[in-house]
Amino acid sequence: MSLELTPVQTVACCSPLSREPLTESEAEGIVPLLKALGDPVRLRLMSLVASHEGGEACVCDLNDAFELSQPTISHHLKVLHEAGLLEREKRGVWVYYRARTDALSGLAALIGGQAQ
Amino acid sequence: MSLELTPVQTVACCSPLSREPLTESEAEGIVPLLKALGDPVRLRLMSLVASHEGGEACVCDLNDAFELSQPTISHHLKVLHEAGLLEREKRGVWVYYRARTDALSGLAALIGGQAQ
DNA sequence: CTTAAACATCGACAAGTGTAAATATTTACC
DNA sequence: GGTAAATATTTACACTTGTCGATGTTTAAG
Repeated sequence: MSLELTPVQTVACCSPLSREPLTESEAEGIVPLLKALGDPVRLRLMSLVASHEGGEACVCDLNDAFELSQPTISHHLKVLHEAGLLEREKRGVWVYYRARTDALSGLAALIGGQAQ
Repeated sequence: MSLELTPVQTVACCSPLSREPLTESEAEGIVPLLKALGDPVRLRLMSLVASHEGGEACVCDLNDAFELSQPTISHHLKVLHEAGLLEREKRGVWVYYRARTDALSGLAALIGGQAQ
């Protein structure tokens, strides 16, 4: 995940996406984030964790929010974690996931600059 | 007239994604955009069009930027168009695509608010 | 009217993905 | 140690998706 912006780029007219064509390697660094969020269950999981009090949520809470099997939720959480969008912390028997808001805002800054 | 704060304003701190859990229907409205951008070729196509002078690009230019067949590029442009990320205009034999920067910034605002 | 060029659509196939059942692993508690 | 609970992993399978070749459609030029 190379979402680094130099000061020069930061003050330019718009988002990196609209400023100049992304290279192949740049695109391949960003795509995993978009793919991870491009599933309704994972997008809702991300939102559930990010909006949860304390900024974190236990897997046990997340399982109950969907009519899906526990392994399926576990799989989606793994995808989000490996994309760098969720942090994972084990406390006792429970596992807590925390949203990487820096990754979210970085991704937003990359795609969302207004034109000119 | 006094300025009252609605409950929404009171809790408003960040992006919709991080403010409260997305509903299933909300997620299914956003996912097509993320899926459309979640492919390296389409992300680069989007960037190519958005960063092109005049804000638009001819398909003929886009074809030359990839070592992919013309039908494949046409397919990807259709996906981006149907997601609402690209406008399509035919002029003579040529077809020009234009980036929907409003859609991009809207998506960015949805996912990218910083915490607190 | 014929031809060529630009772009889209169709059909097919390999690769990727979401899902669940079964099983494994880790931790707490008796 | 034994047992139960919380999560993860494995395996398998149906479904989706990216790609290309072949073909269709539209427009301009001769």
